[in-house]
Formats: sequence, C-alpha cells, structure tokens
Amino acid sequence: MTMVEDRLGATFTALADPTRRAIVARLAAGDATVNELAAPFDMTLPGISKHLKVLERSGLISRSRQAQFRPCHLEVQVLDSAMEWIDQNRRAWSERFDKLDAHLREIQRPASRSRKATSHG
Amino acid sequence: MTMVEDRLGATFTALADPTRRAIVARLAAGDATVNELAAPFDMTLPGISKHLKVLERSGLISRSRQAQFRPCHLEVQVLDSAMEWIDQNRRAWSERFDKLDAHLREIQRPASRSRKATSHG
DNA sequence: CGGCTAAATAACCGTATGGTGAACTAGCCG
DNA sequence: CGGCTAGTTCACCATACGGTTATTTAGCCG
Repeated sequence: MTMVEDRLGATFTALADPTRRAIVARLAAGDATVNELAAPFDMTLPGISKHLKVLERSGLISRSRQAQFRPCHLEVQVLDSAMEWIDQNRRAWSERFDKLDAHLREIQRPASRSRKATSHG
Repeated sequence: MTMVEDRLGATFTALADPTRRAIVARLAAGDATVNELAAPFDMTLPGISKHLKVLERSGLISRSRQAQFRPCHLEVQVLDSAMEWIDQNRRAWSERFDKLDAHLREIQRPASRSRKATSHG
C-alpha cells in the first residue's frame, strides 16, 4: 500500500535514512535554512530538498518563510509519538517478562503451602 | 546507499512498515511462530517471511528452531537503541529550547524594546 | 520410506525511493 | 529593471521494496 495516512509509518520512514536522521539531529540544535542543512552533505540541493519533503510530510519538521530563506523547524512532538510507540511495546514486553518471571518464581518456590505442587527435579 | 551497516537505519526501516510494527507489537506479548504471526494478516506466507527477514536483519527479532517451527523472539534492546536515539534528540531540542526561553525572558525584560519578535510555533 | 506441515527461497512484477542535472520560482539588493 | 541568492520542481535513472505464485528445504510421524 501507499503508506499514506500512516503517520507513524511516515515518521519511521523519515528516520530510516541516515541523511534525514542527521538533519533531524541538526535541527534538534536549532532551526536552520535549507542551505545550512545541506552544507555537511555531499549531495546536491534537490536531494536535500527531497529529504526535507519526506521529513515535512511525516510532520517531523515544518518550514516557515523568512525573506528568501525557508528556515526548518523540528516538530518535537512527532518525535515523541514515535518514541511513545516504541516505549509502549518495550513496556508490553517488560510486563510480559515480569509475569513470566513471577510465574517462574512461583513454580520454583518450595511447596511450603497449599499452592501448586512443585515437582521440581 | 545500501543502508547496510546502518543498524539504526535498519531498525527504523523495519518499524516503518505497518505489518512489521504489528508483528513487533505481537511479539512484545510473547514469542510466536511464523504461521501464528501471519494469521492476522491478509498476506501470503512468503510476504510475512520477507518482513521477518527485514526485522531479523535489523536485529529487532531473532529466530530459534524448535522442531519444524521457527519461533520468533523480540530483541527488546534494539527497540531500546532506537528509542535512545529519539530521546537524545528530543533532549537536545528541549535543552536548546530552555536556552532560547531563558534568552527570551532576558531580552523581554521590563519595558519591552523594539526588538523584533521571534515567533516559534 | 512416503507424506504431511512449517517455513524459506526463487523468480518476477509494479511502484516507491534516492539520487542527479536542468529549469523554474521567489524575494532581496544595486 | 536586472541580477544574485535561496530553494523548489521537473524529467529522468537505477535500485530497493512490498507483494505475488511456484518451488524447495527441513523436520515430524505413520
């Protein structure tokens, strides 16, 4: 499918490219113009422009107008959403692990009381 | 670029696809076989197999062997690395924002002067 | 052994992606 | 106005990606 209307997907897609990650990292330090963003890379301006469009489509950055410059701005809440998704799954995994851990502790506990019979060995 | 040797890129690439995110979410609840993972999707098994390969290449999942089954396991630390990258940039942005905020407070001291207003979303 | 099931691989297809150079738009300045 | 600077859009290319069907490998069981 076209992946359209999938905000999270667009965000991770945007972050999948090293150039775009570098741009995001750069913008985390403050707004910057397209040429400023392009400077560190061995890439033509249209290339950078495309990357910025991908970032913009994901909502990760926004662009305003200031004379002939188009300063790019990191929209940190989109970064947050992506992090949140990851964190939820990390958490789900942890909880499930805790449950297993608890279960293991239970079945490995010497059968002092009337719970489950621990036939260990 | 082949995106090879770019762990973080491979991770975000893996997370960019909704099917793969669903697989990750499913695995966060516990290990599962390929057919179990495939069940919820309207997709052929080779399709799922390809997705699993992408996930495996990124390190997000690992596969063991158990009879003729290949149970898939979420490698949560890779999820952590991705989250860490995002968090670092979030943090960098926050710190920079605090600085700007402090600066704004300073230049806006008593009797506001005719400094140009800086607007940031 | 043969046959069944789980899963991977191969070959292929349409579309998306990342990159280029060339041409165009937008706004400042002399 | 003309020209410089900042940036986008266009046309194009190669390769990667997501998906398919058909075939193949791997391991259990009768």
